[in-house]
Amino acid sequence: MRYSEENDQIRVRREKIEQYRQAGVEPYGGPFLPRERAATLVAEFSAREGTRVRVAGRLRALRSHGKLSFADLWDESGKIQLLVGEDRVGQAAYQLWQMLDLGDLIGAEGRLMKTRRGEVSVEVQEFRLLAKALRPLPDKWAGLKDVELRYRYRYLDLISNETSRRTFILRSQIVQAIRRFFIDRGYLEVETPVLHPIAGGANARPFTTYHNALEMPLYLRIAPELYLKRLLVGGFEKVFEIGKNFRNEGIDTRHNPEFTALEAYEAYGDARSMMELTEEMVATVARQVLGTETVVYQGREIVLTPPWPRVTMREALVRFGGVDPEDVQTEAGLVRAATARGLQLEKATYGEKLAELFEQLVEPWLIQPIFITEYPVEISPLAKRMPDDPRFTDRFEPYICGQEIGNGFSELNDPIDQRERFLAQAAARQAGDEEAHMMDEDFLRALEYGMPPAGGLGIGIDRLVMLLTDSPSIRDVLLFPQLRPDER
RNA sequence: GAGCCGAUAGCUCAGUAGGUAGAGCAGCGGACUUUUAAUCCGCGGGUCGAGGGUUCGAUUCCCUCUCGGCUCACCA
Repeated sequence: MRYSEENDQIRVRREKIEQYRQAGVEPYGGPFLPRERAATLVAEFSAREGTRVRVAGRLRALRSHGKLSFADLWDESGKIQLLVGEDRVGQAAYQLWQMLDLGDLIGAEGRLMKTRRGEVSVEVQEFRLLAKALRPLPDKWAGLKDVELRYRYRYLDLISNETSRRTFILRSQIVQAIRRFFIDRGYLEVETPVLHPIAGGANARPFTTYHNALEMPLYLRIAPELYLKRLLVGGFEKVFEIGKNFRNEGIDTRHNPEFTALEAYEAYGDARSMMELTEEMVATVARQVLGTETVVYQGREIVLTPPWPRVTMREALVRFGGVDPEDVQTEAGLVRAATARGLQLEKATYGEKLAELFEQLVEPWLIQPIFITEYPVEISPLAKRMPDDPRFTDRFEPYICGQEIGNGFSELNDPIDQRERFLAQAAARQAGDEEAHMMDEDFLRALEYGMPPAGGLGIGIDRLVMLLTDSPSIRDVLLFPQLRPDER
């Protein structure tokens, strides 16, 4: 798996470094500015033909014909061919040229021309070694297929696999489009702490760390929610944050211990205004980045165009799970429905059982975008209750391809109810639920000054990127996914 | 955390019914002034993931471990 430290190819390249230095050539030279992009020169050939151009990049292919050589030079934009002749650069320089290896980074200057076969090329007059590559690159044509190597040595993946390169370029464009979407709507982008004295805002186990000077333990945030809502108290009316959350949980195709989340809050809004924002945002981002609101994910066509249907969790159980409308209203009914399907409900209360049955029976069917609404209060400790039924909260989760891609609700701004919710969470914690929320007196104090009614939204950026780039694993959209160190 | 699958040259892979392994590309030497995965001739390169066991002999069979993938459980 690991490159051996001493193989023949590395040895030869090390020796060449010495030879270059003896010839007065610095093998790690530079700078090399100004320079032009390969793809631009190819695209603008007719206007640039015959002019002197400078390019820099990595040698990916060499075709030597004795005293004339061709090479493919790749930069971020793409490829351009170099034509290097002994008669054009001189004997001494040509000898140095012949010492170059695949993977070396070089700069070249010369006349832009077309070869007999019609390939746009730089007829090199001067070239400079900018960085000698000691290790051989993955095979140009077979590429780098081993997924472990692709994750562990992402730079090689980016060199070798165009689809990987494209995914991460798209990811950048997606995040940029999201940012623009919110800023265009008058949202203020903010940054709140990652180091939390109390880890709040989500049900999750945190990572712990320690601050030496303060002599106190700190948590890496599991969500920015409680800080963002303090900003609503402070008078900012529309805020959003894009940043990393950290959850001390398992790793699989949909989870990485650190992941990127978007959270947005709108004062005087509610769950409905946030649902509209969500569907509009996702469709807009897709349109701007991919040029379409219809995407294909793992062979299935997904139409992101708003509006997305809104179905309560109970309705969804009836409609998608085939559960009797009477049964979804009571705990006994839920148990009956589960038993009839050979399922067992392990949770304690009506609300928890409802969510449990929903996950088992309904989630896999939610392929096209849909909002599931009215979540049980037990599992929604920061959401406002439905005015007509205190068992439920005015909360929603957008589902696409059977996956939750986010979470939003009318924010609970009643400090007395919020304190009771925290107390219930504290009791669950006491009973051994390590993911239950911690009591946050400082946050309650903020609510006691008055927080405007508000809608809040959280979106898992990585999962959205997976959807928009047709990536089956979260690791495909993380440049450096979490791996165990390679001790082999 | 559990189950299943995988790890052979720098890369991509084949193979050994147990007798220490091959190909293509890459590399090295040579020929070659318009190639496009250039071509032609020749040549090296592997502790077959690690450790232990069985065996005259293990890359191959057995056990343990490491790393990775997938599925499940938990979660976004």
